[in-house]
Amino acid sequence: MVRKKQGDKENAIIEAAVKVFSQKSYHGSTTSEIAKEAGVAEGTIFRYFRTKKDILSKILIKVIESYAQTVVVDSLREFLTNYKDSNANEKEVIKALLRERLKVIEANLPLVKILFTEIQFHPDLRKVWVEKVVRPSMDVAVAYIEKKKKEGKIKAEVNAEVATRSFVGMVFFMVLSKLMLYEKLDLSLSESGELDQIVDILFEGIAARTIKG
Amino acid sequence: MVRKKQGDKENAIIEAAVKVFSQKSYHGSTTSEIAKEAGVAEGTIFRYFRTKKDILSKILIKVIESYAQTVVVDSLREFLTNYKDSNANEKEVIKALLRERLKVIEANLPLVKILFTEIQFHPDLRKVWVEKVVRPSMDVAVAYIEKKKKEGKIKAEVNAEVATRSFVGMVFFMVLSKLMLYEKLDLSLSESGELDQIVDILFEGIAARTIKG
Amino acid sequence: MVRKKQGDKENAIIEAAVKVFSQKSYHGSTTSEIAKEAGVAEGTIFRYFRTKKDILSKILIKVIESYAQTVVVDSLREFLTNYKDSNANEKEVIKALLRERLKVIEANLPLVKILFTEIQFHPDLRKVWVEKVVRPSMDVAVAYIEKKKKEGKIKAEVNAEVATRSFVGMVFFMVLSKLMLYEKLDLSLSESGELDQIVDILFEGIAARTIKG
Amino acid sequence: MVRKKQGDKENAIIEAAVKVFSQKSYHGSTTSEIAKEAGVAEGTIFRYFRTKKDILSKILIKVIESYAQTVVVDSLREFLTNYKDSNANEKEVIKALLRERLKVIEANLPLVKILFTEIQFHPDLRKVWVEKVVRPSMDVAVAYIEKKKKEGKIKAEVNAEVATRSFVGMVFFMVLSKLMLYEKLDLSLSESGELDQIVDILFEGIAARTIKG
DNA sequence: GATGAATGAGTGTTCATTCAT
DNA sequence: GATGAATGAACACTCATTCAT
Repeated sequence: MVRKKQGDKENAIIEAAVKVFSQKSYHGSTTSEIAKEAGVAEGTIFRYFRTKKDILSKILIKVIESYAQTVVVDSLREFLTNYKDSNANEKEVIKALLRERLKVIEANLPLVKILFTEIQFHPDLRKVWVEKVVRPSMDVAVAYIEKKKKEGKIKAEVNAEVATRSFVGMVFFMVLSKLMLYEKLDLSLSESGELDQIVDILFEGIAARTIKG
Repeated sequence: MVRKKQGDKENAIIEAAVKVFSQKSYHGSTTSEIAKEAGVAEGTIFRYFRTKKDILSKILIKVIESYAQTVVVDSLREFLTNYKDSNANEKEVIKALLRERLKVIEANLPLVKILFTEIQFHPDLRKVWVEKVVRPSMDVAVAYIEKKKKEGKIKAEVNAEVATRSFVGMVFFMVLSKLMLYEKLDLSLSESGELDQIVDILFEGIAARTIKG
Repeated sequence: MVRKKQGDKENAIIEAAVKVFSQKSYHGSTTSEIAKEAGVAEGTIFRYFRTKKDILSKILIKVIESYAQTVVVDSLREFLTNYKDSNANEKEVIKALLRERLKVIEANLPLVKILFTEIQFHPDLRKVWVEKVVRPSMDVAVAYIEKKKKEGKIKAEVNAEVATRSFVGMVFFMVLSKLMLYEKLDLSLSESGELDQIVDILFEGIAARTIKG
Repeated sequence: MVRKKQGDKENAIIEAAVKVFSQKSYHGSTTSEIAKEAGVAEGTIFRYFRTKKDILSKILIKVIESYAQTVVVDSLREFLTNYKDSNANEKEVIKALLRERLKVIEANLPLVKILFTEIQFHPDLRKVWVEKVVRPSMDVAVAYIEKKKKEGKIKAEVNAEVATRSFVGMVFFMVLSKLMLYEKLDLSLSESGELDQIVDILFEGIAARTIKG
């Protein structure tokens, strides 16, 4: 029922839809709920979006494009930049990268929830996500790891794809756990020590260094 | 459309619902679709389940109880049993455990998908899941890790909860990736080398052992 | 609001739709009006008809098929049969034919109204009408007239198609006038003297026979 | 989408509405379609017409008044005028009259279509049509025929009303057939030989003059 | 017990009409 | 005057649920 300042109806609807979709899922939400939440009449929604599905698509395309930009293009640059600070080692680079990335995720938690839920049920949107974000990200990550393997910083026997997916899984699940267990993300992930611990595990594992090596 | 043998209607409905829910989400599915898939009349559904929601609840309660049994109770026993084969080291125990666990997951992929999707939107079911599975599992895992820390097999500085969640995250995401990227899980996860690699990363990390140690 | 005996819901809906469509036109009618008129719930309509348009199509296809049978096939037979009563002259045959045809039209006036109104706006239905009724009827009529021309009963200079259309137009317009002017067709067309007069005009015209011949 | 010259908005809207109504029927048309067709904003329509129905009313009232003038008043004068060319016989007068009338109809085919369609569903408009056009026209026609009967030019037994309606029906149906069968009226009716044939049938009928008379 | 026809509240969507600019 | 964004009642259609058979 929040009155938005004029001209921004489309945004108000998008924001309302993000909120409602993330709470009730796409199919569990009603255009009338979205309208109420956006503070507009139900008919107004259809001046901005042809169908309900169109709202979802526009939301997800937006996220995907924003991710495609920040994750793929920008993180590449970041890698290279940090590289120049050559005394920062790989772990520190990854930690910094992760911290920054989690800030974005934290700021858009409902969007992330919608993304991971709805992508399962809308193959058209999943396709875009995979092509624009998953594959390019994986390429960047794999290239990075391969380079580090050549530099002797990462074990030669590590499979770059598996390592990448493991890392993303750790992070993703951390976010998911907090999201589902604590309902609200009171403890800021990006500032939690957990983040550092995850990267430590990724790099050094949990096993004690026995004298066996 | 599958005709079930007499008396098994409830099961036929459950199986049909699992299939349909996993493909279209709970709210995206229709009781008429479920009936058709189960080979029963729509009305029949409501002789076995008071409401549509009740089908979902019964499905998830079943999964949860099965998991509560196998994961929490049985895996504890397994830990202790393997323990006796004392020449099997920790990594091997975990790998065996994981392999066995993934077999179960693979056999119930649609159920897992429903679980992780719907639990977000049904707080009542989420509560049961967390209390019956998540917390007890975490307790077992943490206890195991703490013991191993005392035995000097796992680094003292490792946080048991974080390590557990990291591991679950790696595995969960592996499953998820295959599920979403390749649509069908042709490559058996439980037999893939990826599984071993994940456990290796968990225990030893990806970083090359420099002479720093 | 008329309660129909069980099993006949589809017919009740068709009848209700015929009534409502004929009073308000297809686009001016509401499925809820039709439901009310048929004495069923609105949802029931859609158990029998996929869409609102489907009701119209089924109605018109029914009329068209019934006309195709009675007008085209049966009237041909009637022509030939009456022919055998060879002392009945052409005018009497046509009058009898027309009288019988008008009875059918009178019994289905709302249907006729729907037919002539909606066929203008639904090209798919118009196509069926023209192909199944208009063209075959015209063929029969033209063949009849041509034969009569050869027999010296009809003027050689008469164009068969024009004559047919003129006759149909006279009759059609008579029906239309009564329909629109008197709202209800209290005076039975099929029994009115007007019918005979029309056929007289068709055959002998209105001009007085001057001695010019 | 046609931009109209300033000041002519009302006419632009009327013309657009005539086009759209004739293609989709009154209830099947949208004010937004009319606005687009007229090249004005949707709101503008409602500066010139209180309601959508008001557009239809104004269109039909216009037609009706124009017909009332041309058909009733002017054709009467024409009859009398032609009368003076006393060597033109009745058939020639009617043919000339019809030719001229059909030119008007051809130039306003969409209007005619709207008139005959919508008049069925709008009793208020039908009333005006009948009172201003149908009845007065009928009166003129009947008076003419009665006079011709007295002059011995038309058979005494002809019913003037029936004859008039028959004639109008022939013409009306000729127009309708072309309209519906050939979609576009490529062949000009007013110049087609069909017109003469119709008048010939009206006056002399189709029956061959046997020696029986 | 099993059925599936029937229901009607509820859904996404349309559209004539209003009104601030 | 003209606009077109905004409205919300009304629409065609869906679906979980009931119940007579």
